[in-house]
Amino acid sequence: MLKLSRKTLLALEAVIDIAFNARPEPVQAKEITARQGVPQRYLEQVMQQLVRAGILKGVRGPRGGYRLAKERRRISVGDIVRAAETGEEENGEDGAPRSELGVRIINPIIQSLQGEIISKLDSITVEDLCRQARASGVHAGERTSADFTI
Amino acid sequence: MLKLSRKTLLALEAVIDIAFNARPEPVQAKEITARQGVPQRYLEQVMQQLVRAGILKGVRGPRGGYRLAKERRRISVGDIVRAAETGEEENGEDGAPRSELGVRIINPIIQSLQGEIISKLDSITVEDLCRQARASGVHAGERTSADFTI
DNA sequence: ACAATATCCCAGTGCGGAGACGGGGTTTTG
DNA sequence: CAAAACCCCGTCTCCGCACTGGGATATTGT
Repeated sequence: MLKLSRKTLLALEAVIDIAFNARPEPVQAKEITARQGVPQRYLEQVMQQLVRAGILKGVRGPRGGYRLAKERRRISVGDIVRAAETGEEENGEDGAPRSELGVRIINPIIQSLQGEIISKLDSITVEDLCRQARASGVHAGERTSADFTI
Repeated sequence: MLKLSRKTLLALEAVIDIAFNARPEPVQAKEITARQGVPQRYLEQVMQQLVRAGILKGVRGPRGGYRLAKERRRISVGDIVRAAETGEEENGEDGAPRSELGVRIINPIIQSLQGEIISKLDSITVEDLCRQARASGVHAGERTSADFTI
């Protein structure tokens, strides 16, 4: 029904992760793959799409990683979803060959519903999500504690 | 984003078609495939799902076909979508393996959004769509006119 | 009774895309 | 200069969706 691909979910988690575990140094891909159970190589591709979309900024070299390309409040969930889903094209032929009923009745309804969804996603910013995460007591930087267990 | 499979679109068109072109005799599958450009054999499967879901009623034998199993106002778009999408399983593992952020923040948002969509789809009945079609001047029974062309 | 017509049922096939893998290239730090 | 990270691109493998096929069952008309 509301189908968000795994890639999109990953993108969302990654961006929020970076925003939430904000430090002076950038966040590395392997930290994220550690927190989620994802192949590093696959996550990198997703990160690339986010970089090209102007959501993340990649920092190369040792001690490199990713950081947000703009303020938390200026990144919406819709932005991330769109970024993750570009490159997953549509042929232009959307779905059915279409009878008159399809074109005149069904299409408009789906279109308007889709519009509602998008504007809803656009109204949620990463800042909102961070505040929410902090409020519901998600503990940040589970990595820092792991650093000192021998 | 809002992904409705071709099968679901077909189901919607078929049900509205039957409701809109209502006559004493049931509507046959081949009439529907004529109005839309779909293989008959494929449409039959979709019709079966709708029959099993209690939305359509199949009438066998010559002069048979399909009719609505209940009143137009008691069938919602949500019913049809659900009927068309059952049998298109989910493994139980929904999408990502999930970090804490995924489970506590992202999942709830998607869930509530999904709920909104469903309740929106449930609030639209086939009767609404028929009224709308008549209002926007979709000409009914394009078959009846074809009946008399030689 | 029998043939024709249409729905029912239970599969099998093929293509395309998402997820995942791997080989390298480029930039930065020490 | 070597190590560590990001960057880039081609390829492979499953799996779901759209589609097809062979019959079984019910109903109508003659």
